[in-house]
Amino acid sequence: MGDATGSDGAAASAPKKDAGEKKAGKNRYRSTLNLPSTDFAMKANLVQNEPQSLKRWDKLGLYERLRERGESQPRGRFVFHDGPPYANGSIHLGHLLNKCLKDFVVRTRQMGGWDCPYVPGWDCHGLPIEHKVMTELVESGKIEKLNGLDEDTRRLAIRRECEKYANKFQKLQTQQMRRLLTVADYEHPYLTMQHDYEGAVIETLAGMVEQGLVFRALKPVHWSIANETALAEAELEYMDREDPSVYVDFEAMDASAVYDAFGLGAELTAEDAESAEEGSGAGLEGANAQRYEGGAETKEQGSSSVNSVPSVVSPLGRPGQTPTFMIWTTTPWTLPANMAIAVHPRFVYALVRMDGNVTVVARELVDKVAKIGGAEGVEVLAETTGDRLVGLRYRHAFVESLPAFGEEVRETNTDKVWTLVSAEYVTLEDGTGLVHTATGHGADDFNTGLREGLPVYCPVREDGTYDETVSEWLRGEGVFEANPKIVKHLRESGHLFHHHDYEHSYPHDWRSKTPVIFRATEQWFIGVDREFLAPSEPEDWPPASLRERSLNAIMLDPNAEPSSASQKQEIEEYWQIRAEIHAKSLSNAGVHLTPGSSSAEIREAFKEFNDPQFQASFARIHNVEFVPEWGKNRMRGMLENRPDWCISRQRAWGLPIPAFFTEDGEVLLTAASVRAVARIFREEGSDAWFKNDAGHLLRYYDVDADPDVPPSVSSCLRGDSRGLRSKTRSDHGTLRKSGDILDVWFESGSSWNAVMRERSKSEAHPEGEDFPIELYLEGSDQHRGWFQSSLLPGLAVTGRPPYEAVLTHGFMVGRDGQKLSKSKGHTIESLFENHGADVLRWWVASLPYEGDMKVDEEFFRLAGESYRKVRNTLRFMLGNVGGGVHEGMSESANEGQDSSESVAPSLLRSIAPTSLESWVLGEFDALREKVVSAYLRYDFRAAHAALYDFCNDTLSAVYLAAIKDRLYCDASDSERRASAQQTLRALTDGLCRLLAPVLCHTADEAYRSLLGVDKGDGATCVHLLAFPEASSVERDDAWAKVMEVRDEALLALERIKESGLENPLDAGLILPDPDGRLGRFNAGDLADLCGVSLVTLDAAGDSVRVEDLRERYPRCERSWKRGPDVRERGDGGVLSDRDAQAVVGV
RNA sequence: GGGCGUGUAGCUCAGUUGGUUAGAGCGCGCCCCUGAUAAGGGCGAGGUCGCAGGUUCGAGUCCCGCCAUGCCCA
Repeated sequence: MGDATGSDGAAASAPKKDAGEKKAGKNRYRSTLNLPSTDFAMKANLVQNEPQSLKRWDKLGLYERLRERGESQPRGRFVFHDGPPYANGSIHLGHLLNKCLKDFVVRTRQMGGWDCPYVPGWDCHGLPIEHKVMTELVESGKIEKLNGLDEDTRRLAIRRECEKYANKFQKLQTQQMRRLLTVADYEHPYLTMQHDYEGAVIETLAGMVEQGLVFRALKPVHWSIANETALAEAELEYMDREDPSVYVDFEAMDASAVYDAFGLGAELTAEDAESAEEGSGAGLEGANAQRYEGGAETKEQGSSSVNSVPSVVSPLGRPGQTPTFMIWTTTPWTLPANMAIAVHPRFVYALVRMDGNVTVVARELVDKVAKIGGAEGVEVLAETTGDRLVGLRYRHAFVESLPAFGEEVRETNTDKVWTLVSAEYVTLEDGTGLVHTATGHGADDFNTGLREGLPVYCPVREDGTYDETVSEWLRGEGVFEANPKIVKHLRESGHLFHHHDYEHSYPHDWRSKTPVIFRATEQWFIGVDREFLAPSEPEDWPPASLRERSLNAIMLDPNAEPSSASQKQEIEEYWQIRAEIHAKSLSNAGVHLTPGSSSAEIREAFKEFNDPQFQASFARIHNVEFVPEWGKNRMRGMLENRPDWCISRQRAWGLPIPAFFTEDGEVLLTAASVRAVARIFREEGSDAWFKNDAGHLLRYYDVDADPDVPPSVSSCLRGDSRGLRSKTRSDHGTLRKSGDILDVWFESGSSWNAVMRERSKSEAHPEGEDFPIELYLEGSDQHRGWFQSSLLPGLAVTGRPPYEAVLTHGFMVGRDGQKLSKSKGHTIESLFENHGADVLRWWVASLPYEGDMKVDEEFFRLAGESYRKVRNTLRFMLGNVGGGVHEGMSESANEGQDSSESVAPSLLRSIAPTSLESWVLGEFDALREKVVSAYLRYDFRAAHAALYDFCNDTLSAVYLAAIKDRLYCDASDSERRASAQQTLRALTDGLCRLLAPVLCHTADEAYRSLLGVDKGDGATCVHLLAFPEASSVERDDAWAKVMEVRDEALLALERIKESGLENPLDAGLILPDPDGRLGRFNAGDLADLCGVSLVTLDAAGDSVRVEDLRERYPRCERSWKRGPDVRERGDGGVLSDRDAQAVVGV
């Protein structure tokens, strides 16, 4: 190598000479040293080696071994429950994160002294799979054949394909998760399509039916007229389509109420009115009114803020004509079902004169509407905000009187029909700012209707034709055919302001390619506001709704000790609220609270308060813990606002809702009937629903013993009025089966019952040992998903939440902090190939998972580098611990099964408080405490950082550097060396255990290397061990001072480099020791710690001094240290006393 | 548009109840070692704490608004 380049000065020749010296020394004594040696390779080769570890653990039956040991775990059971991923496709980065975090939880609990079983699950039913299967059936042409079959057979055929599909991907994902080195009961996973699981879900439903929470009501869904079926979002295809765009005037019922709302003065005289009408379009001289020429670009209005105070008030007084409200729609066929008009409460609306009519339009849109309609004379008469319009009544354009609505399950308010209502989703982009609201034909409309108590009205039948409730001229007409008729009718009756054809993107049925409509259909719901008494609750308690219960359940226990300021405030508020609510009862009981009473006083007052209402409100608090804490607020917001839960879907791949209908349309769905079907599902699976008639499905149902059966259904079931033959199949067989299946969220939301209660039931624990569950851990999207879908059934059936704590993680985002694009996602396989599972796990452990996490290929590479540092530290220690297992290891540690004997106690007792060993073991104790506590509070990132820093700083930079000399140069049997080795062994053992939950391959590999087990030994495994115990070795209190002085020394050595003293081994240090504390330490230890040859202490010194030893002492050819005892020996070598003796010993 | 989050060195992140000169790792620069060597060690340079207001003796930290971005909803 070009070392001649630039080495032409006198300065360059000196180091050259030095290098020559070293070379000679190296050749002479190298073989007499104890240099590191280990079979633990520097190169991890994870891609090849991890699968071998996996095989070894499989052979060992690691999961089963852990379970066998479960009974004896000192801290009992930790109940953790896996949320089921969807059995579709390959796992991706989101799964990677989720599964690693779960594995960390399971493994840290396991090693922390708990028994932590982990049953992985898969969500198998549902539309994504069915949709995929249907697409394949369409592409292969097989669908034609299926369409010729009867519905049950058709569905069975589809279900068979879906099941195959789900099985395939469940298996694929299992392999990938195993490759991630996660430990789980993969031999016995739970699948939501397993028979027992299905039965348990239906039993959960039965529990909710029993509480009266399940009901049927109308709700609009996407509806394919061609196939007469409901469609899911995924089955829609958006295509362009031309529809009539109509602007329709609805006449106000009470003109003066409208003018009041616009703040207009008293009514005009007849004369005024006349002249006003004459002048329409021309405007009035001198009037302060804004004038618009039809279609002219008058933009002043349009550019002003929506929220500004209405500024234009017409001095005209009131026009003598009835104003109208103008709406816009592209689905005129929904007009017969118009129930209300929605306005935005904060938008400004204008009362305008437009082509002679007086109408209401959003101020921002006056221009646009006038232009579209080609209105010639436009004049704003007055303005007001939307909230002032709310409640105004109008006349329907062609419906004379309200139709007779069917019996609504929900409370409705027909007074609000044909009034203006408030809605936040109204926009100013299109239309008029007044939105035609048909509760039976739109999602927004439906929600508005729910809030306002409007009836859900849908006059459209399954085949897309109007039913008998509409105006005569529309009856039986198809909705799309009705469009022109309605337009014509509106025009003729003078309600049409404008009509043109309009091309827009419109949803179509993906199969028939025909346009879909929104149509209200009967769906099953779980009512979140229906009050009930949970099974275990005393009868004098007040009933409560799921909404109230769920909010209570996640609420903080007001008697708990607050751990943060926000908690303290929450508790404070709780007591204040209770004081208000119960003030009267308390006062009756002789307790008087003043408004200024502190929460402590209130709490005291409540102590002996026996009001059942109060007791209930307490008992329903379950203090579910959220990690991070804000998850609770998030969930609370959602629970406060969530609508009733629609649990029915019109699909094939799912669990049938076990409802039956009589010929008269009466429904049978009682707790007993549902349980009867559940029993069938347990025995035969849910396919039984499609293979059998009601007679078979209700085989276990005894109508006579069912108190809840509706009388009409009961008589139908009994077959005749004589009440005989009540249990015969043929009579049940006349019932029609429901065609709906359950929302898959209800299935996964029942897993606490179907898996955890079910699988942990025993004689000793009839209710299931694993319920309630201690922890759910999922992405933060599950606040709306699984956390809620589990919470509601849990509360309904058991009266308590299924979990005690909820831990959430965020999502992967790209480097730029933006959503990760699916296309460029790294495949899991490529990540395994390029990095190995341990590196991926190491990376996951480093993530701040509470929020969004940035991902980039480079980050995996960086994680790999950081992993390598840890690996090298382990390797160095393994290289220096000496001849494997037999040297000084206790027998118990040798067996690799004992948790507490990792550091030989005899050794520890002999360690002096001033020794390097005492320092490093003390540091290890601190690390152990830090890491274990971080693990147990799920702060894997803190554990990761602590472990990394310990390897690099405490070990690599300080301790290992300091003991190199004694390890290499001391005589093999020196006590000093043995002590260091024992310590190394303890540290390596401890480090392996602490690393094991994250680096499960590497930690095991290192541990096995430490014990020197051979490849054939499959039983030695770090994962069967516990975290290390503290060494609790005694440590001199001056160690902090020593490390402080060391820092100073390193700085001083750095500074001295400029003067040519570049190698610290050529230097000696004079350390200040005013209080004599350093004097307690061995000078050689201090020198090793600072990396120099000699240390002397100076009681009078006040700073570190460096001395150049190069002239004073020769350099030992073996240890390369300089010192007074270095001299030429008998063999001609220049050696220190220690080295001379060591050489003799060899 | 709403609810809940996030925004601190080039990068990834710590920053306890508001209190010295805002920390760490990576990367970068310079240097040492060549007996952990496709390793190891030392020193150093990097920040208007997203932007703009406010409260306070004092704000990365508390309040308000805005911008960017994520999840969920509309």
